Amino acid sequence: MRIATWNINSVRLRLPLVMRLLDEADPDVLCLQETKCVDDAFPRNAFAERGYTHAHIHGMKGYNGVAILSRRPIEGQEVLHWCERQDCRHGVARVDGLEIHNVYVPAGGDVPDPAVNEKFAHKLRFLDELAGWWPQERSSDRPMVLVGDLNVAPLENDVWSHKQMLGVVSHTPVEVEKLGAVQRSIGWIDAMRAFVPDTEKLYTWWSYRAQDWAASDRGRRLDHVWVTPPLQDRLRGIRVLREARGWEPKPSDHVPVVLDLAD
DNA sequence: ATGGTTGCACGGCAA
Repeated sequence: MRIATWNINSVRLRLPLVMRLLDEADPDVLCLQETKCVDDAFPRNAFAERGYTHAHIHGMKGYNGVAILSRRPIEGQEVLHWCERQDCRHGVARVDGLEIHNVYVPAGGDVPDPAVNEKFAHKLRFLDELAGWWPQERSSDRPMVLVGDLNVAPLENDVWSHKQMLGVVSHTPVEVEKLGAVQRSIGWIDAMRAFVPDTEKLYTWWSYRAQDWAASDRGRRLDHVWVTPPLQDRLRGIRVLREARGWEPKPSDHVPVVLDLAD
């Protein structure tokens, strides 16, 4: 079973690039974040024509939005809400007995102080609620995959400069600690770091603001793939499609991550 | 130190 995740930053604008990913990576399941469109406007047919006839789509106008497209049947689906909002950040689909969570954590704005920046306060609260929910509602015995844009780069080599990023939203100690609490809550395994050692730089996002993203290479690992312990022995590989950051026209600022699990 | 870009939707916000 192959599962891909990608923050697509408008699924309609970038539909040709998504089709290219389907061609090149050939996933069984594709999880998208930041689809930025209401469900009626989602380009379902383009996916169905390629065999992705099963879909769990949960979007809103202009912002956020998550979608799970699958060529294997979706056996059950669910939408989760956090922070008393309905802002389309968490979809769940069960495929082949696996529970797949597709998550888009709030970015958190620019100022890493919850007292003056409501967006950062929202991000921290969102992570707190996730950390509390897992052990209450799910057992670590359940085979689950969590993918998505978690908007936190937790490890030193998940950013281009640990020292220079310590005060920058996405790598501040308070966020890293709260993401760690989510991960520890039911023992999620970081599948990307199971294949790439912590000593090696690993990024999934490069800002649009760099003159030359590849030359400066000031990336961050904001996108993640986690699995629960029952899936550990089924991990077969992870691929980060760095080259997709250069796909023309109009690349996303995030790149896809592809997980292979033994069936 | 600051400003740099993009998307949605058509002004200004979010990232």
